[in-house]
This record gives sequence, C-alpha cells and structure tokens, in this order.
Amino acid sequence: MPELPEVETIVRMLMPRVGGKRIVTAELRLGRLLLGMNPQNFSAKLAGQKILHVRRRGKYILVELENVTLIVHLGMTGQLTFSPIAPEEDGTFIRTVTGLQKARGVHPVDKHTHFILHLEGGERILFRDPRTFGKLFLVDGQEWPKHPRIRILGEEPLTLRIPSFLSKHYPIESARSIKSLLLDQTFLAGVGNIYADEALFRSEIHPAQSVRKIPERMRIQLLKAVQQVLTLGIKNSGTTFSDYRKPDGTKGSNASRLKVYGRGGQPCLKCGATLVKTVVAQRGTVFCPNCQGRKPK
DNA sequence: AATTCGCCCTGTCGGC
DNA sequence: TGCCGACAGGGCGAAT
Repeated sequence: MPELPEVETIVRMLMPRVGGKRIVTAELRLGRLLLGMNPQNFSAKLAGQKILHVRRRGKYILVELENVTLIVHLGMTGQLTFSPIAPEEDGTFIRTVTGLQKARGVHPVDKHTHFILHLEGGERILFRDPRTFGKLFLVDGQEWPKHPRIRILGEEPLTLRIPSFLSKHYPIESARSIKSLLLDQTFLAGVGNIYADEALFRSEIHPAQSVRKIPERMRIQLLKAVQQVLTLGIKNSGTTFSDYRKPDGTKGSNASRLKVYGRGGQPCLKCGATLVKTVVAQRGTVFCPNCQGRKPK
C-alpha cells in the first residue's frame, strides 16, 4: 500500500518528467473516485493547465497547476505511471530503442485505468487502481492546505523536530495503542501499516502497548525509528508487495529490507524467535514477542 | 470526547 | 476444476 516513501518516490520521479508540461485533456473513466465535483467540471478545469509542481503531503500527491491543484490519494492499490506514447503501445509490448520489449510492470490502459492525463507531446499519466480505494479532487489556486482532507493532517515525520513535537503533540495520557497512534494521520502524516510495524520493531515497542505507558526515552527512539524506516524506504524507492509501482512501472526494492511486515511465522532477524501475526488497531500486525516486550524498560 | 466499528472494493489464495 | 469464503487495508462516517 502506498505510504510516505512510495508517494515520495512517485513525486520525485514525476516532477522532472512532467513538470512544465501542459495538460491537453483529462479523461476520468470512473467518476466515483472524484470527490466534491462533477466529472465535467473536473475535466474542464484541468484542460489546458500547465503543471507547475508535483509535491507530497502525507500520502497525498499534489499536482500544482496554473489555476488549480489536482490532489491524488492512491488508497490501497493506486498506481500513477507514465504511459508509453500512444502509437508505440500495443497492449503487451512497448517499442524501445532496441525494438519491441515486453512491458514489464507497465500496464496498458485496461479496466483498472480510471483516470488519464493527456499531456502535450503525446505523453500520458495513467492512474490505475484495481481496488478503487483511491481518491481524486481539485482545489482552487494554491489553496490546497485548506482542503479538509489536507488541513487535518499532522506533522510531516521527516521534518519534525522530535523534542518539541513530543512535548507539544504526544497524547501523553492516552490509553490507545501506540500502533493506532502511528497510523493516525492527524498525528503523523504518511505512516501506514508497513512502516508502523517496522518502526515499532526497530524501537522494540510492542504494537499494543498503551501510548501513556511509553517513557520519554522510548518515545524518542520510536520517532527516530519512524524517520529511519521512512528514509530507508525512500532510498529503496518504496516497498512493492503487490500493486505498488514506480511511475516507470518498475517495482520498489524495499520489501527485501523489511524486518517484520509480511514475515509472520518466520524467525526474528534479531533474536530468532518466531514472529507473531496478530491484529492491532484493526490492522494486520507482525511483531517479535521477544524483542518487543509489553513492559517498557 | 475519544475510540472502535463497518463499509467501500476486487484480486488472490486456501480449502473442499 | 471450480466455487466460496477469508483476507488484504486507508480513511471516513456511524456507533458506542
């Protein structure tokens, strides 16, 4: 599922490729992905607009245009990819300088391709999302920080200053689980299930541990661990488990670096104990019962 | 007021 | 082989 590192990777690859280019037409093929306006108005507002910047806020992709900002959330299975230029595409194969090659990971327009930005020069940006949990919406001008979905977001984990963040934002009295707090986008924006489990493992905190029972020293360790796992994820251009792809259609390489996510029943890489798969905060959760003891030290 | 629950959705997988 | 239920889960609105 696309979390901060995956979205950051997409934004970093998208910007140099499409920045400065103009949208010719916007083709919305599945209207229910669009929030807050009808598809006709949506396409009309996008047509003719030049792409000024592509940014990230939490797990949202912000495409800043001349008069509006297009906001994309990839949900569970969303992909944002460059498409081969139309005449060179024949579905399964793409034409390259060396001839026809199988289009590995690059999907042609198919039944899961719900939104297409046609750019000047024939290039396209394809939004593909099999489970359709993704969302599209538009905000006037540069007003995107005021949109309700964006306004409620908490701090960016990679730029926060840990001591002041902890003193100002940590809900020190709360009895909720630490994992549910990490997943709470109004606390930290961009952490999802994969990186929450990884950060908890790295800081040796049980995912069900109550927020109020974690001493300050451990809270600092946890936030540092969050930053470390996110940074590593970006360095490896994201975690591909099933659907996530970079804009060029290739997979991120971070999955092989994960210590716990997806490894339930396998040995802990620190101590050899069998990793436990359970449910915490309504999410599948993997942790080491030995390394991540419930009692804070 | 804080937290949890149910729902949206479809591809994949295990069991029979 | 094929059917069917379980599962994956981000985020929102309803329920507790």
